[in-house]
Amino acid sequence: MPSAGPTEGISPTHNRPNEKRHAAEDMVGIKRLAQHLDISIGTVSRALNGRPDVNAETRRRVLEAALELGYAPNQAGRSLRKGSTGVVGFMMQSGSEITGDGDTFFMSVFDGVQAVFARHNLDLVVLLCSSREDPDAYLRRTVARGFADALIISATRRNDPRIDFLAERHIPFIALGRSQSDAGHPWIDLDFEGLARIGIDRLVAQGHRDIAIAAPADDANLGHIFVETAQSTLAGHGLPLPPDRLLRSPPNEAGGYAMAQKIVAMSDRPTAILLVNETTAVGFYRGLYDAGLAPGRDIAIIGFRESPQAKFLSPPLTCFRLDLHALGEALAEALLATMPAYKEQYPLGTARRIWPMELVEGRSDRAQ
Amino acid sequence: MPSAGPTEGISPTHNRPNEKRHAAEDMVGIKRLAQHLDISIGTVSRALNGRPDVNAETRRRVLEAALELGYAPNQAGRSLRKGSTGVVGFMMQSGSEITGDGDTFFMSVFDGVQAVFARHNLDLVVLLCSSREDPDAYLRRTVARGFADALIISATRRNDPRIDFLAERHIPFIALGRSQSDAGHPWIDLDFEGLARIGIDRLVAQGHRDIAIAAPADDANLGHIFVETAQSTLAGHGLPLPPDRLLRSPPNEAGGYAMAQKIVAMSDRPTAILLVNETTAVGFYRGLYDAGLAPGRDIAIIGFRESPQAKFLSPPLTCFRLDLHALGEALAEALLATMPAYKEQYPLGTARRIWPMELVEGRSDRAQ
DNA sequence: ATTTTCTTCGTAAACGTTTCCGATTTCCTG
DNA sequence: CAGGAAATCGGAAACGTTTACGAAGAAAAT
Repeated sequence: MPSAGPTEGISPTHNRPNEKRHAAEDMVGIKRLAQHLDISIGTVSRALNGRPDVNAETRRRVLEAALELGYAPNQAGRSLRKGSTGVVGFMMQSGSEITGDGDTFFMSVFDGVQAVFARHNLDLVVLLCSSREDPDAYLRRTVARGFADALIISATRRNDPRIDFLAERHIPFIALGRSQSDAGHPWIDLDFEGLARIGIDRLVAQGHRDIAIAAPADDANLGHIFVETAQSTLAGHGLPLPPDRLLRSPPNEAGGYAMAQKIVAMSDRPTAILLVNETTAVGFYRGLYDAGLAPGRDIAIIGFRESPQAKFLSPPLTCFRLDLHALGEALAEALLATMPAYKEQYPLGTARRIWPMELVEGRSDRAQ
Repeated sequence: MPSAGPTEGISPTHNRPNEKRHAAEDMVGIKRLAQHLDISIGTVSRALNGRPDVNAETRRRVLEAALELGYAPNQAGRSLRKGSTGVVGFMMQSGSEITGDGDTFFMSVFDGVQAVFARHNLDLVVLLCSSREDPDAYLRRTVARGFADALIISATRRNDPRIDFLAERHIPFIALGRSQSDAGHPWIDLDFEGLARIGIDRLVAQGHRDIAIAAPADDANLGHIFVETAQSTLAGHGLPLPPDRLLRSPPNEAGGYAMAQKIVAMSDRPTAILLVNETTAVGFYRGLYDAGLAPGRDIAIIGFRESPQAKFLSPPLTCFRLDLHALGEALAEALLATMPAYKEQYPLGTARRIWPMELVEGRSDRAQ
């Protein structure tokens, strides 16, 4: 849109005698490597790519020289010719994350993904859509440019146009998070049903009859799943879920604080609460303390997820543990299974998995 | 709502059943766009790139058709020809971050960077070096492939080979964090001198005479700077820094907890502590509470940085605030100033900036 | 000894884009 | 109206890589 700088008028630096094309004139390409070895570039390429029709001794020399000269194939040339980039993009939005504590969450997932990709010379890059750009437009732009061979999308919304777009274009992709949009695509999602069921069951088993639940305020899909399961689980115990027991909050500390304030102000407080938003527990604790109430004693709390700070809350938070590294690995493998070049190695079919969680006992869900 | 579906009314009789080519056979390239408009591809390219020598009406038609067909220039072809990619990489390590709470820290910085890049059609991608790969090797590989035009490197070590490598190769880059390695390169770093000076001065002004400091345990450069400044500031007040008052910890909650335990066990405890590692405060608080001590009352605490949870600690943490969005913008602008294509627009010279922090008063550094 | 097969390598054509260089037309100037 | 400048466009050559194809020689088979 910023149609080219008009500084083109008179450029005094137009005739530089030793202007060597690009800034990186000393980049060593396959050409240099070939003439250094005095063989053709075709042979060099075949040697590097492990083609069978190249002499063993020649291959050895090529590999050695490549290492010595620090040669690595140019990304643009290679992917232009091959039609694939060897890059997989993980798309994230700047502001909203799947949970509040994006840091350790995504870092662990990334690490798992990379562990698998490393075996196939695939590279993972993170594509982050800025807060000023529409996620759908960002995705279309990225895809049209042919930047990556495949995509992992996160923060899936209940109705997510990205899914239809990618499926329509036959771009290999996998979603971290379910969606109403169903294109027969692979996805992996956290077990929010399990969370709701186990959490409610546990609180009921401890004698609670007035249980509140706290779900995200936005359009994320997990909210609906969580709420519905919690509701039906409560119903299974013959318990209702009155409207004022269903709280909504943004997935951060401030949201938790606000919720605590709301509960504190109630004339008849619930005796327990199940939080699905991450890091809300931190604010929730604080909100209780500020009102002179104590988590665990005055109101039982089960939170999500076992974050680094969970065990440093007072009392330690009872919450759910996820193996995020393994989740990343599963994500990568399921994605590879949809990519033509790797299908045979990962004959898995399209994955639709619910990723399990494990309850970690703290002391926030029972009186001390 | 993918704008304008694939209503290919134009060339319906293109039935090539077994024309395979690439997976994305229906990608619309400049060629298709050109023959759809019945003009040459050269003209289409010039029109899209804002070249002056193209008729206004022609340009309008081209832009319209490009939008309609969802055309976006192929990344590989474009960067192969231009010798530049339009992509800037932000390199991060999987495990170690500049601070413990990488999430909100980097997300804010990214958003600032992107705000500037968006004005120049530059894209930011995050390159994360997995925990299994050597950062220096990863960088070399990435550079050799010509993946990005410029780089932002973070988590700079005290002695960082990446800096010499990039400078030697004339790759435009900027470092987030100082280093002993000086290649006359641009960098921006947080004001750890200011943090040490203001923190110590404040604690001394409140009457403390026995002040401990807590620095990171790793090779990060900030540790040295922080420790030296703290030491000299203390000396300026005529106060020593005995070896047992200099604590080291990993930058996370557990590290803070361990430090608290160590301090609690001391026969003569310091009366105040200045923490430079992020999120250590959370664990530190907990460590004190577990020993029956209260932050602020029994030991004064000044922490770093004003993270989302800082104000939800009890008592709220006195700490330092950073404008990370602006830091990202500064980072981007300083980087652009080193890139040949943007030099004239950002005539800044090579930046070496210390990014200021502002003290936020909590109640953790004085008795209630 | 002749043919066949196998091994190894060089040649050249793509991939999609930008941009230099002319060619053609239009417009202005004298 | 001649002539030149300006406007507008098409043609074609790159960019670095992979790979189909074929050539040349060596080895094997007849």
